Formats: sequence, structure tokens, C-alpha cells
Amino acid sequence: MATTTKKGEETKSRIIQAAAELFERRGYYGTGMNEILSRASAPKGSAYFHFPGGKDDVAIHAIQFAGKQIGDLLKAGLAVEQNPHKIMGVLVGFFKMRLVQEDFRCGCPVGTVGLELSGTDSPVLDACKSTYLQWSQILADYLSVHIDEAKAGEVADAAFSMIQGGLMVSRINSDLSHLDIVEKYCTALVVDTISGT
Amino acid sequence: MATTTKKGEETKSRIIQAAAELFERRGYYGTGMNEILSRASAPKGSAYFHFPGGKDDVAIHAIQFAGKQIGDLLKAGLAVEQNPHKIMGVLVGFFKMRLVQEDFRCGCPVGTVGLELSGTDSPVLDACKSTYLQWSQILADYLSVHIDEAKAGEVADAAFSMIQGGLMVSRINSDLSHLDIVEKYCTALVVDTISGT
DNA sequence: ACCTTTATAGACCGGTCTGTATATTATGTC
DNA sequence: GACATAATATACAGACCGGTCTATAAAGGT
Repeated sequence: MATTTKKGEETKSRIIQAAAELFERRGYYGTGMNEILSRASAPKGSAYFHFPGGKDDVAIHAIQFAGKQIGDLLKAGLAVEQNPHKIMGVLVGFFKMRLVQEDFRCGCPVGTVGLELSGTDSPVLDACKSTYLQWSQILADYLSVHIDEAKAGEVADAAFSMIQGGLMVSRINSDLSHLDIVEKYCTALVVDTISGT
Repeated sequence: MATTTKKGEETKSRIIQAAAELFERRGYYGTGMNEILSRASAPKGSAYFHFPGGKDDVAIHAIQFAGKQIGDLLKAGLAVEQNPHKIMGVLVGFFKMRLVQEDFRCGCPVGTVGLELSGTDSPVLDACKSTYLQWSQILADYLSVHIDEAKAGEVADAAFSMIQGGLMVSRINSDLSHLDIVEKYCTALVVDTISGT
């Protein structure tokens, strides 16, 4: 009786992964269920079996999946690089690599969907919000080792906003220069803060 | 033999305005022609008469319209406030007001559409790019009065990215705090740059 | 007033959207 | 192997998509 089968779980995660990629590229409204399923090589019946809540259900899982993935990469990067002078280079460098690798068709897996749904009460938007919160917290935790907690949260939010903005503008312009500049001033912000200006 | 009528121009601009509002709220894919026309109280025949290029044609005009509108407001704000310590407060304050007034359902009329179409060769994306360029240039021109031109361009791009990022994050979170922090650090950036740190 | 052009009006087209229904096939337990 | 359930497969439904078409109405020039 029961217990989910291995094949079922694989199909489910294939759908989530395909959805995450497409939502990141073209947003919520620009991505169709049929396209997701075609990319995941899964039939419609499987989708609505694994995700009875429909497109929203898929989108929530996709956002959470992508959010955790990037969150883990951020944590890993921060753990490796202890030098505050270089830490922003690591973070921004990670996003620059993503941009180039995917020909500026992706960047942040949350931003586009979040903007499209902003101001609504969609549960998908809630998933976007909590993903942002997670990422900010990771950065704040790192900074709180060097400075007091309140200041760390503020600087983390500032750096997070800057990176998000640079990522968006660079992506739209198909040009890394904005992200380069953000990296530079973000580094200055962190260094100045830690050295106590 | 020719000369466009007044009524025609009014319909056309009503369509552009309705489109600009909807594209800003829900992006390119989330906005339908029928919805635009219903909001503009215009029939389909008028739309495809004034915009033979279809949805893309409407979107380009909408982006350009909204871009010029905001550009003019930026110019006006910068002209009134000559104190560099306050200038970022003026700019960010303008966007904060927009967010609150529209219940976080709008923010930047270019960002969402730009992200959805990023990495494509859509002419709509081109309109987004050149709008961003215009805005950056306005800010750079203001700063170049106080500092040399190269530095002004760089700082303008940094401030522009920061504001865009804060605007996006604040909009998604339905919370002005990120934009508040961005305003603070953006002011510091401009002041430090002008005073020559 | 007449006639050309501009503009409006909306029915209509093929296609795609999300989601449902139902039949069939794997899968795991006993 | 029998049996229940997990999972797949696909046809289908109704709404909506962007866009075309033709007919009609308003406006301007002479």
C-alpha cells in the first residue's frame, strides 16, 4: 500500500527542473504548462497527478527549488572566501557567469515571476518573497561575523538590492558593465562597513 | 488627402496609455491585446489600424511613452533639487510614492517586460534598452556638473542599478524598506563621490 | 453636397492556454 | 500471480490568445 515509486519522483523532479528553467527565462505568464511538460518529457496526466494545484503548484515548487539551489551556492561561496575584500566578487562573479553561459536569457529565477505577480495574493509570490528572505539572511549571517547584527542586516539588504539591480539591468542590456560597477561599489560598501568608516 | 484626425490620435494615445499601465503591472506575456483595448475603450479594428505591427508595435510605443514620462519627471526633479545630499531622496522618493499609490502593483515600466524578453531579438527589448540608456544619461548629466564625466557615468550607472534593484525587491516584498536602505547608501555614494573621497 | 481618406466596429479565424476525464500501464505488497 | 494503488498517457473541453477581415461610420478637402 502506498509509498511513492522512484519513477514517479523522478518525473516530478524533472517537471520542477524544467519549470524552474523556463520561469526564469520568460517569467510566469510567458511559460506554458505544455512547454514545461514537453521539456520534461512528461505527459499532462503526470503533471496534474504530481501537482494537483496546477500551474501555481508547479511554479511554487520551481521557485523553491531554484531558490534553494542558488542559496546553497551562495553559502558555499561565502564559506570558501573569507576575505571581505573579495566576497562580493565571488557572489557577483557567480551571477555574471550565469548570464554569459545562458546568453543573458536568465539571471535571477525569482525576479521576473515576482514582478509579474507583485501586488497580488498569489501563493507563487509568497514563494518569491521567502526565497528573497533566505538569500538576504545568508548574506547577513556572513556579515554579522564581522559587524553587529543590525548593521549586517542593513548592509546585506543594500548589497542584495544592488546585486539584484545590476543583474537585472545587465541582463536586459546583454552587457555585464552594470554588474561590474555594482561589484566594485558593493565591495567598497562591505569593506568600508567592516573597517568601520 | 491625409492629415490624421484628432479623434484618431486620441484613440491611439488612449491605447498607448492603457498598454503602458498594463505592461508595467503584469509584463509583456501577462498582458493581452483584448485587455488593453477594453481598458482603452477601443475596438480591435482601431488597434490594428493605428498599430499595424500588432502587440509588439503597441508595446514599443507604450515603453517609449512611459520611458519619456519618467525621464521628464527625473529631469524635473533634478532641476529643482540642486543639493547632492538630497538628490537621491528626490529620485527614490518618487518611486516610493509610485509603489505605495499603486499598492506595489507597479514600479518600473521597463523592468518586467525587459526581463521577460531578455536575450531575444525582440524590438520591444530594444525599446527597453534605449529607455534605460536615457534614464542613465539624465543622471550622468546631472552628476557631471560636479565631477568629471567618466566618473559621473560610472556613479550614475551604480546609482541607477541600486535604485532599480531596490525598486524591484521592494515591489516584490510589498515593503519599502529595501528602497529606504538603497536611498541611504545611494546618497552616501553620491556625496562621497562629489566631495572626492 | 460630394467623395476620398481616416477611423471605428466587431464578427471571425486558427491556434494555444490551463485544466479535466478516462483509460491504460507500471509498481509494490501480500 | 492477484490485487490495490501509483503513475502514465492522451483525448478533450472551454476560454482566451493575437491577428485578419469586411462593413460601416466619421472627418476633411474641394
